[in-house]
Amino acid sequence: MSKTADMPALKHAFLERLVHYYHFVSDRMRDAEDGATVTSTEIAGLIHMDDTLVRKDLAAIGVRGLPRVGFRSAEVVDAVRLLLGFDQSYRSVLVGAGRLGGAMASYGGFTRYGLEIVGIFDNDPDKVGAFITPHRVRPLEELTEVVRQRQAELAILTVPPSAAQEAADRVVEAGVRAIWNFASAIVTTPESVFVRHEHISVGLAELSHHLKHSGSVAEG
Amino acid sequence: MSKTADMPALKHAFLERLVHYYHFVSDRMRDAEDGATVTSTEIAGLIHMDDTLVRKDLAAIGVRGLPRVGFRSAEVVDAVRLLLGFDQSYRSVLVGAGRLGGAMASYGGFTRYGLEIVGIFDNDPDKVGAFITPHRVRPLEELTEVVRQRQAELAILTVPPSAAQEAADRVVEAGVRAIWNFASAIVTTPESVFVRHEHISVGLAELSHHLKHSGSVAEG
DNA sequence: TAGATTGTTAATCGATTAACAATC
DNA sequence: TAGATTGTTAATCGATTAACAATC
Repeated sequence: MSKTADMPALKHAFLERLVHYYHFVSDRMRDAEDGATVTSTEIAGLIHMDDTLVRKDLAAIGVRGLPRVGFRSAEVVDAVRLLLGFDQSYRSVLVGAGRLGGAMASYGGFTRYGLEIVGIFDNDPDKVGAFITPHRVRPLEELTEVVRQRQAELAILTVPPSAAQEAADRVVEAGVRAIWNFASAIVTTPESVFVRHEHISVGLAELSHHLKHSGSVAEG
Repeated sequence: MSKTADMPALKHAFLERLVHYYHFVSDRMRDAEDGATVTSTEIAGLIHMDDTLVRKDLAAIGVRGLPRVGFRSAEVVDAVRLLLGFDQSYRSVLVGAGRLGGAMASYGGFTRYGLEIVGIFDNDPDKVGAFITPHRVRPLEELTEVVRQRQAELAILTVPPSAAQEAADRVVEAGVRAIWNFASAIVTTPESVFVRHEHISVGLAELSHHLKHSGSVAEG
């Protein structure tokens, strides 16, 4: 019933599961026929999770299954794409043309998720003017102009930690609504700007913790 | 009481909070005196969370506070470092010398977490021999030798999706105990090998979802 | 001492799982 | 039909929060 009613901040774990479903089902569809279906058990097997949860999740995003058959793959994929916003195109500016910035700028995979980079900026004169695939690195002074002209909604920050807050301030002032922060520094922004902080150290913590503590421990 | 007794797979959310504490407290310590303390409320303020949870978490990793004073910053930082394994050094090999691989190889921040890259590999003859900061890119054939000689425990995969499974197979065969997978493809490994899949698309999903659905919605 | 903060138990909340009826 | 799978309610589990006594 609820549809997309009010939609408060969806829980991270839920979104993560949806992304998993999306990848699993869309991968499967590649070498399958048009009306292909997938069962909740098949999806659940992927991540060692309970199939009931898969059905709950799919029900939550409005996908109805067919008893004895499963779920239409195309329907699953479309529903997730719609909910996550992968069906729309988002223009974004990238600040920080270092190695990571360059890697992200030239990574082609974002288009699959509707992300389009419309400008790359750096305040290092040595970098300004360089070409990164289809873009020329511009000076930060041109940021506001580009954000307004191209109506960019998102900013990707790939600057050093020390430059993160200033970069955040500038993109906020320029008018973006969300920030994808790859700098390993927490930035503060007005409430209205959504920040996703991609901290590499969380992943590393999990690995490091595992390596340290798995030595002689028997597997459950 | 439990100490570090059996220590099963710690919950992701818990580890993530610990990493937050670690960064917040160690940042604060930089411009503070030696015996500096921090209260659970101060830590909690950082992420808009309940201070009780902070105290629970710290108690769980064996840090005892001082009523009326708070927690000794150094003690907090040390306990987290110890639990997460940041106090130890882990040797790792990096497979895939593309842009992302290069960015990671030359990123100096990992040492803070005890990660040391001891070799970079690629099967593209055009890349083999190139220098990435202190390393020369080696052919994949040399992988096993390096892993054994340097006793590398971790492999970082920054290869294209299509090459991910093969790369995983090779590093597993060479003897690593964990994989940090940046390829946007799920890889399967023996149970004994721990895999952390860093899927960029989860972060993107959260942002994309926000951008799509936050238009006219009033903030809670 | 009075007051601030910890530590811990109990209460709540939400997410996951189990059970099973509904359905094609 | 018989059987497989969905959909949903109820039960469980675990994580978070509230309350408050213990403590320096």
